[in-house]
Amino acid sequence: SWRVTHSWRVPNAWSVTDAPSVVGKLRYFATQSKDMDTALFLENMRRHIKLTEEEEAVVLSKLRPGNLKRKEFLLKQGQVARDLAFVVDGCLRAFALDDNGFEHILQFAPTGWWISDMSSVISRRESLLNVDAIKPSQVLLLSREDQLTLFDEVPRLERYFRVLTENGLVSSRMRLIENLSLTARQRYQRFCQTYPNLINEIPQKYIASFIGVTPEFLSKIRGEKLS
Amino acid sequence: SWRVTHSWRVPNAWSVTDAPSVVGKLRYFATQSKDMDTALFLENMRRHIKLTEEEEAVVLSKLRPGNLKRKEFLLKQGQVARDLAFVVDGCLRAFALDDNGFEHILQFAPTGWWISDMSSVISRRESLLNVDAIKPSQVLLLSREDQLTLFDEVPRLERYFRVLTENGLVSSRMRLIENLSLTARQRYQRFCQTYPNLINEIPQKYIASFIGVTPEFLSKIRGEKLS
DNA sequence: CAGATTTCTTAATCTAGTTCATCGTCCGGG
DNA sequence: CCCGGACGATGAACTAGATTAAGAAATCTG
Repeated sequence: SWRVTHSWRVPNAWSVTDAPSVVGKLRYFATQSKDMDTALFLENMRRHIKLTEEEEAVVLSKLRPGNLKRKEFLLKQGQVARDLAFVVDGCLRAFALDDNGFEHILQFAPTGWWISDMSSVISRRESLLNVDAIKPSQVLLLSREDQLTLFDEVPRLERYFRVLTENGLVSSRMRLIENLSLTARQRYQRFCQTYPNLINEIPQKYIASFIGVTPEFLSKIRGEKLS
Repeated sequence: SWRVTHSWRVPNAWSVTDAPSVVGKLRYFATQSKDMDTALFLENMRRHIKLTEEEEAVVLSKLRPGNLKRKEFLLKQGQVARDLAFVVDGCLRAFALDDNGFEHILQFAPTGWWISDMSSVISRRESLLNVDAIKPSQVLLLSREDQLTLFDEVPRLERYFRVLTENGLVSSRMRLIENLSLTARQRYQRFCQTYPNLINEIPQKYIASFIGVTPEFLSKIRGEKLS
């Protein structure tokens, strides 16, 4: 059974380990790695808005790098989410736990995606979602506070996040429609089309949780397809 | 049965009737009515952002009033949605049709709410959603084109719509969680809590469609509660 | 007001998906 | 290298909710 052993309210907040401050050669690698991180982020942002170099520097100055081990949490329900996370490498997931302790995955965030509990970030209320790493991951964190400051300092940035939020809204709606109108089989097919990379990358039970069926039933579906 | 008689691709675009241009006393009422409309809208906008009078005037200049009869469509699937609609009076709904011709309601928009198919508006692709009036309604329309123009002319306005989009995202997520993790009974309870006004205002079958069950089953659920 | 149409209720039957239990397999850590 | 714990497959019993059908209320229309 994939029922989760409970006791979920965990008092201390962010489990993101601070970037290690080491010296010499390791330091060099760390720096290089951070440059690569921000390069991926900049490329992503430039696809939506054009900023001056100074403005980009201001934005970058607010991003804090972080590393996550497999199954390490970025956010646990009951906390107030303060940060948005841009995934530089790896894959995270956001999921809710229901009254019976079952997980329901709302979003996967592979490389190049933002993830967080927007609901909690915006309302500053306790999050209903958990976010953890499916595989070892690197992220760039931006606190809501810094984000709002940036909106004043670099007004065009507001557009970037508006677009991201709009896209999030679109895909969230899309999933709702599909959950209401498609059968489990169809939802699985759709998942295979939409995230062809993820299928062999992540455990099957996560996919089951995402499309809203039990792992047993997904296994049965997959069995049918082969015959 | 509430299966919908099909033939859904309808070529001509917006079924919003233009504001009638009449004279004399009727004209007076129409004008007064429009003032009241924009008053409600301004109140709503002022809750989020402060604009100068000039800026507010610019925004208002882009809003086109419209009237909808019961069951009249604001948007049919297959069209590209161009307008956002602010509901001044009445109640609209957004729904998708699945392959079997069943309706799935994604959103109700009573007085004071915005409604549209954001997905279509943003991507400029054919809408998957239909939007129609549950009861005779008055709306204020804002085209995406005008909206984007306004974002340049009145930059603070971007924040207003960002917040609205964020809120939409939050409630869309909320619904997804609830659809994945709650039973039909619990979803109905939740609906009663969330939209107490709507319960007696709109036909029951729409509520069934919103919470994702058949009208027959909702009827059964309601029967249980009384005993 | 009568007739037509849409909406709501009730009940019998059916099914997609769950639950529970068992077994083989695949890893990752000591 | 082995061992313990997760992961996936399979099957039998079960249930929430769908489907179908038919009648009762309510609502629209002239």
